[in-house]
Amino acid sequence: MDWSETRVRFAPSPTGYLHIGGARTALFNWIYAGSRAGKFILRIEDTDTERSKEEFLKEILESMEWLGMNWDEIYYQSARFDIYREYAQRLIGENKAYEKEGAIFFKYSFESIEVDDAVRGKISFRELPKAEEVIIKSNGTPGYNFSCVVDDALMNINCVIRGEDHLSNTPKQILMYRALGFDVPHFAHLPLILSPGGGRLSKRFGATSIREYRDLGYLPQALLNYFLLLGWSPGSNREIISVEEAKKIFDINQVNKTGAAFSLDKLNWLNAEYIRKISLEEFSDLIYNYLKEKACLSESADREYVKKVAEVFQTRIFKLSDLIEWSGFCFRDSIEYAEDTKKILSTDLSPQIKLLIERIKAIGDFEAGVIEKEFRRLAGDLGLKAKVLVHPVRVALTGRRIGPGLFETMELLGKQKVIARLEHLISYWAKKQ
RNA sequence: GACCCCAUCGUCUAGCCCGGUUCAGGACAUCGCCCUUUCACGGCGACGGCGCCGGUUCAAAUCCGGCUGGGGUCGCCA
Repeated sequence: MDWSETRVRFAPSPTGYLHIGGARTALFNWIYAGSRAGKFILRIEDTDTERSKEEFLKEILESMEWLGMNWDEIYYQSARFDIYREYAQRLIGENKAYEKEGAIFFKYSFESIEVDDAVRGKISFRELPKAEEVIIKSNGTPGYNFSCVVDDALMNINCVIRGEDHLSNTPKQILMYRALGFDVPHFAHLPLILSPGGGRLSKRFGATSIREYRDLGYLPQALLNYFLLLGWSPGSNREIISVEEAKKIFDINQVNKTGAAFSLDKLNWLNAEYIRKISLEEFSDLIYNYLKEKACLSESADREYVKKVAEVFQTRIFKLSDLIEWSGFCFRDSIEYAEDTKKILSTDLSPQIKLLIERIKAIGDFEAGVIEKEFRRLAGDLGLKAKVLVHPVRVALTGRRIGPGLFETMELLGKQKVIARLEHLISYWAKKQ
């Protein structure tokens, strides 16, 4: 065993999904380990046999993998109950613990404890609320603080990086380390992530599990980058940073002390930045898989077609789920005109559209540049400004007032569909008469 | 209530440790202009902040104290 090696851990409890706060804690541990060529250990704290669920464990592991936070070792506390009991017995033998009502209690005296925290500096606790702590419950399972201390010591964790909500557990745990004769590790208590409003996370703030973010089409790189910005700054006015780069410059001592409110706006911006940054091929594959998973692709949509869709939407969405709404016209044949398009369709331009259809039919190479030329020529011939035709045509093709460039849209849909949708617009006007 | 933590634009932050170079820099959001067939992208610009009160000092966002405000913890949950 190399005692000088950096070893940190993330210790989730499978009593719920991996949420934002947990993922951020895991990330800082992972980055810290990476920054010092250390080991990142995953410890599943499944001591509460009632509340721990296989489903949650599976989800936590999947989310960790999806985020790319690979671990070097994994342990399950449920497999280590004997170890905790053994150490508890030892404390009883040394008269530092006693058995009562089937449980084992660790007793400690009120004494001033100083915690040297990497984020906050020295913190003194002058008194503790209790004088005893359950370390083995009457059902034989260990109490949190005890199993945590025993494991961190046995697993040679030398820096405990966790949320600030654990700060008040720390003096108690230090007392346990001392009682057991273990070295006390270094501590780093991360500021909490707050709800957008500033309060406690999860209460009245919908999306908190990592799975939900994946479902909404956020990229893992963007999520990771955003978490990094919550409580840490790469400096030099930088916002966009990969985990690889972060590992090179991360310093736990530079982590902020203040709780950070989660901002969906900023996450959306970052996600959009990452979407724009990746290659068209990569983005195309991403949305192909995503839309397929969401059953939003039409039968005929192949990878080539999706790539064209990708091209026109890459600079227009924040997250992949935006596509479900915005790219519907690419995969569905029936176009319904949105409510706010009525004004654009108020003038019947049937004769002009009929002419447009004729011109379109005559185009050999149905490509955006050519289409635009023909379109503008027709507008000129009719003595109309191009936009007079552009807007109703966009509504005819997409059902919406806003969308990608019209000529790219036409190329994307192909001559047949464009003509069919323009004819549908003419019949819409006819019916209105 | 007890114990503990924190405090720079609406939000995330740089600066604070090593006081003057800062009438506080960046980003998101918002608003405006340019580009333009719409939306977006891109470019340019605007708005907006050192919680309050004292102290130390020639000088404080930066150091000290108090106040106020926010947060966390007080389970045989983790």
